[in-house]
Amino acid sequence: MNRTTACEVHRRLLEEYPIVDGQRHFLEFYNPYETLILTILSAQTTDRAVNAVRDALFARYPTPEALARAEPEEVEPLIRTIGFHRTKARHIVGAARKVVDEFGGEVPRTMEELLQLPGVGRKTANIVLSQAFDINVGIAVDTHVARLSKRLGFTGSKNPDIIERDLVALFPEEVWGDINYLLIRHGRAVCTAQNPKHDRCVVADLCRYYRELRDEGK
DNA sequence: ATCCCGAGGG
DNA sequence: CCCTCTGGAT
Repeated sequence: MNRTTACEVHRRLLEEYPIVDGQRHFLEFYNPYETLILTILSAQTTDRAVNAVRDALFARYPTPEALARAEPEEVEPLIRTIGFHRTKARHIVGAARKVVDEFGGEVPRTMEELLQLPGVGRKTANIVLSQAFDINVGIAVDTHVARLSKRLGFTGSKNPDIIERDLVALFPEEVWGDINYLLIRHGRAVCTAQNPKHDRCVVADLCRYYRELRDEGK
């Protein structure tokens, strides 16, 4: 895929899923603290499951200071339904404590600092930087981004590191955050893993996967 | 059965 | 490199 076509994909998806007030939030994030916690919780889980526990969690722990004072054992039952709840309870409490103790109660704004927080790896850090601060140091390749990148023809690889390299080379830096958001958004709604909805896809005519399906007479 | 915005530890 | 952590939706 060339840059011109990639740019057209970006334009059409942006029209389909408008970004209001610069908010690329498909979970209903409100601030850096909530973005950090919800992104940690989102690992290997659906946004629906995370949204289901969001209100109760932040009603009880509205700030990093409140969560830092909690014990993981008392946070666990609040997030029981999202999976990996024992590990994640430890992670978010540990992250809150580190934010309070070492970063003055503010969620850090650099990759290096974010990676020091428990439960935060490169993907989570990328997403927090992009969504909370509009700082785009790379492109977080989750399963949605990987699937759409392969189908549309942004990349030929299924290795996340190579996919990120291809995407970073294909798109100008100022739209990296957009691309992250838009591919995930489109992947959830239309370009699903099973039974993708080609008839509702605004980039079907640019899609390598769709073209191959038609060439095979399907 | 498979998948979901992975990270940490061996 | 591997394995474990975990529940809900489809």
